[in-house]
Amino acid sequence: MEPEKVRAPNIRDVAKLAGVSYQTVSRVLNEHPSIRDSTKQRVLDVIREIGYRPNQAARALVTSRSRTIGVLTSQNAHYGPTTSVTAIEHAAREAGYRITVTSVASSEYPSIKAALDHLLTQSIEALVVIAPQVRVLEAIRELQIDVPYVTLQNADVGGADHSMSVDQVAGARLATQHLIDLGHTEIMHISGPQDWIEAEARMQGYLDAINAADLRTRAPILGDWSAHFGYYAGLELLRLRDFTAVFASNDQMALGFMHACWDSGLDVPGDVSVVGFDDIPEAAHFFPPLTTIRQNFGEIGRRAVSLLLAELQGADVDHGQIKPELVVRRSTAAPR
Amino acid sequence: MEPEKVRAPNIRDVAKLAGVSYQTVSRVLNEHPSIRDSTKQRVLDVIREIGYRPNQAARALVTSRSRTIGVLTSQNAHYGPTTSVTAIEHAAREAGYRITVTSVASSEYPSIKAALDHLLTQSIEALVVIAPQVRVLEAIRELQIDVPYVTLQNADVGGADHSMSVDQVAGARLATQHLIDLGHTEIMHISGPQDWIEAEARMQGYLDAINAADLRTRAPILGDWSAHFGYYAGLELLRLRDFTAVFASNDQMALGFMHACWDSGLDVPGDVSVVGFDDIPEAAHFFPPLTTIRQNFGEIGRRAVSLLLAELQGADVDHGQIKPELVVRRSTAAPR
DNA sequence: GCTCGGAATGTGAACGTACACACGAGCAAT
DNA sequence: ATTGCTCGTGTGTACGTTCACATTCCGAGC
Repeated sequence: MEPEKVRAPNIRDVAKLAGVSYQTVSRVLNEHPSIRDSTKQRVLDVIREIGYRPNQAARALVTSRSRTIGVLTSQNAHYGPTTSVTAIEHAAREAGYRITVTSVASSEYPSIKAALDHLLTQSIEALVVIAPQVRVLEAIRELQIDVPYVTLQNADVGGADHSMSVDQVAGARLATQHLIDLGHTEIMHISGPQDWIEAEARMQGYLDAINAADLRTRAPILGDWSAHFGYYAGLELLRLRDFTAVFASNDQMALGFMHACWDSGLDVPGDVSVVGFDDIPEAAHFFPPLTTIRQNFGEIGRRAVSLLLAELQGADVDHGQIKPELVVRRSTAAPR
Repeated sequence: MEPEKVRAPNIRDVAKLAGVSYQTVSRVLNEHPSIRDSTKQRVLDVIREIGYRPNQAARALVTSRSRTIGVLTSQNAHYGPTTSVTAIEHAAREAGYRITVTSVASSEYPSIKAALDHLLTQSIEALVVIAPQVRVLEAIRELQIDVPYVTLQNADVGGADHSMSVDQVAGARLATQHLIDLGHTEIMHISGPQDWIEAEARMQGYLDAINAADLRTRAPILGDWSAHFGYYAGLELLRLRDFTAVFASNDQMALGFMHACWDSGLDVPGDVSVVGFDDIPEAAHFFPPLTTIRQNFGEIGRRAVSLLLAELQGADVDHGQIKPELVVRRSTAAPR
């Protein structure tokens, strides 16, 4: 015979057992200064003994503070976003917040709006947007989000700055310039999907560097971030082989492209130089180890949270950008 | 002059504007059957007009149902867990649930307990444990989790089955048997960290297959899942080179190991055969494309959720295992 | 016309907490 | 002794919703 649906202990149960009023218990929980040490101890003992846990719903209801940060992310398990989410969670928890993650099912507008709506009904106090599609920003503008938010892409939403990001344009410029410095003049770019903010920024950086060096501009290939795409695009591109270097918009596509090179009997970096973007942990062990652009995803996440928390306390804080870093490995060399 | 801290509209505001009682509004929200269509429409119009959103905290308080599923995951951004989380989120949302994710900072007991505690104070209705450390299960047992939960590792917690997983032992057996079938007799195993359930299971599968074939058992190398480890372990192992095949406990370590092979002037699979585990999307583009064990992380996540939801409705459901699958690519061949 | 009964709607709790305020005790200054 | 202040604690109420129950409406059947 098990006990019939025992109600979870509440603040009054604790109070009764400790021989104080419920308000005193509340004060203990909220670390009110003026409470006698002996009383506090007694209450804490009872709490531990009966396994009392404060009811967050009740708390949220009365304070109208959910202590929750919403995170909007994309469906796919990309290394960068994932790393950022983990960092966000960690930073948030340190500050006594929790996070609730929702991913957008597709880059279609209704799906984005639904996801955003889902977050907003949870009365989140702040929002981190990692889902890097252009349309997400439109949705944000339209839904008139009234909580502080930060996007992890540097994109103009119009008006105030709401981004906290690694400077993608600078990173792409760095990558391209590296190839130019090596002496390459025919440089291809394999880009990410057109509706991704990062893809566009990296493409922009590529074009900037190409133009600055007065080289021939070539139409970027629009990919989908996957190694598969890099591979098949590579097979196609290598039939012409009217270039000596490739800047891929992420490491996975670079990997796929290099795969296409071996399959075509080409040597990297002997015949073709390849640069990636992100510096995923595996990139150092690709064949050959990949020259790429490192960005600190964890740092971005942490900074985003501290920025939001500051904003929640009314402070005015600098949004800003983190500089990316070129990591030269073995996939790039001077052209033959 | 902005409006002073406008209170969000509540159910009574809607009621007043629609000319009905608040209870009627509540009924509309909860899709109560007996409500006149015209009334319902009127209420819905008002809701849309003033942008009313039900307050989840109040709802949770009175129903004592949070409609939240907790997810406990590990710190690192591994492909498998991440994919599962995304799938869980999706499945949960479909069912009107949200998820709240917490990651364990380390595999130390206090950190695990803290994370679990953090989830429990959020009055989650169910729990999915992805954090695959052995200690997590101890913590679960000890904290007497009183909500339905599922671990995404097949581990005996004792008592009822709470797992929903890909059969890791079978997968490892498959991988090892593949090497044995090719004619290898000296097979090394690079394992994951000792305190990870999956690492142990895969090691067990390896040992099973080795023993069944009556081959020499070799002490597995204990790694940390990273490509870096695979690389340095590889450099070390290859100095002796008293083996012809390696089964790595995940694809990343396999990659690192292969890197060590090139650096040592060895050919894969000519000199050494390599098998990985997981089939991450990049594995098909490693050099050479990696033979590995595929497991469907998304499916696992989805099934875990439907299992929990069924349990929440009092149904008794089969936990169970999914069979992994051997994917033969180019990194394995008969020994010379 | 009256009763009956289901459909449609309304009223009074209750959920568990935090905030505003009130109150008594103790102590210092007057 | 009185006042005034601080410290520690208790009392009432509100947060926004749902549940149980109460009430009204309206048409069918006698």
